[in-house]
Amino acid sequence: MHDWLPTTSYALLGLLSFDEELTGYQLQRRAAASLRHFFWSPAMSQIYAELRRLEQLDLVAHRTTPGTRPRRVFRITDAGRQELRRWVADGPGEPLVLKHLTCLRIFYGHMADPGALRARAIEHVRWSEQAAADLRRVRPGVQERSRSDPRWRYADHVIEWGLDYYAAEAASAARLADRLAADPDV
Amino acid sequence: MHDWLPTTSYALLGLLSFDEELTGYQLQRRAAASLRHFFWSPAMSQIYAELRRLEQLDLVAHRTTPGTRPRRVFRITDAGRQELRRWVADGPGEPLVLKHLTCLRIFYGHMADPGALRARAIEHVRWSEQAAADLRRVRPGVQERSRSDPRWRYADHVIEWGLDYYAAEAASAARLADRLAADPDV
DNA sequence: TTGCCCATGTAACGTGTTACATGATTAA
DNA sequence: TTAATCATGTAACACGTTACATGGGCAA
Repeated sequence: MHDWLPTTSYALLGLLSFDEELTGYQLQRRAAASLRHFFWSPAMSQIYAELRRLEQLDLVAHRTTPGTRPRRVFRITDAGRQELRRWVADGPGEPLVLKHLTCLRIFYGHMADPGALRARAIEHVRWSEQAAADLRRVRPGVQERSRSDPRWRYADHVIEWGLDYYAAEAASAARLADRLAADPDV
Repeated sequence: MHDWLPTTSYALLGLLSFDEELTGYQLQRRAAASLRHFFWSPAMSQIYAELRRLEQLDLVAHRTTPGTRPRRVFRITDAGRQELRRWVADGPGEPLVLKHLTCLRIFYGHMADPGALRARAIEHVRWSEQAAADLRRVRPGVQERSRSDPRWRYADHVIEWGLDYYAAEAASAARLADRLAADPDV
């Protein structure tokens, strides 16, 4: 059995797995609108590099649209669908990888002014609330889409997860800020 | 004003900010024992590369221990402490970056068998519970240390945050698994 | 006609992992 | 004495971002 591709490849394959033809630019916007909230927001240059790789492996294909302004639109191939299915079911990787800068700063809190530290925690609360607000904003569009295409129901489940997640994140950051304020030793 | 270093540099500086002298190997183990839970678990090779960089900038210094088996032990310099303080208070970066592979797989759930998908979610619940269990295991050591050195109290606050966090993660993954099971369309 | 969005890239750089290599000390 | 752990690295590769470059279409 052949090896796994980088996760980034599967993220892109997945965006194409709804059987739309998309340009590199559109793929970047889709990723920035949806995947960003829980996984990834790639640079344009990486998208194009990935598409080249995927095309070389025959997992995607492209055609050039007719008209005065030709664009390269990409679609997933049967081999691409098969590889994506294989990855969703059996692919490798840690379930979750976290880079929590706020926690890192607080971990080294003895190197900071207590007030500034608490401000960082409160900033984190607001940041989490903003992330939840973003999700609430995009949700109606996903729900609308999922009525005509049941494949999009999974996206809605993930959005609901995200609302849970960012609410919990805001709450635990708020508790942390309170503990910092209450701790007489810090 | 000069520019910021990569976050990795500050993570290492921070490990040295408790004024112990540590070898590269010990730094790696410290990171793997503590920072791993919320931020980072670097390869040995990266530790040594970072230490070279930090030493060149005079943010850390090393001496070679006497004895039959010389080891290079690193300590933070005054300039290093100052730079770390600057970063904790004013450094840049997203408060939190997430790579949630489980969500990515579920987002593309139309490419999978529903049972396999739900199994992934349940696996995620167990993974989160394990992460919380790891934190509970290391906590007594941190609390012990923080009794003699109040700087370690921040670490304990972060552990308490982590227990919150992984409990919430397990709960929201469990709710997601339930929603997947209850959804007649998927 | 000016400026913004669409669309497509290249080049350089920085970060980070994996594989490889070496050898000393210590515990079973 | 054998294996695990301690300790230190190098080299090659993979991943990802930033900066740069280009030009068409469209709306104010």
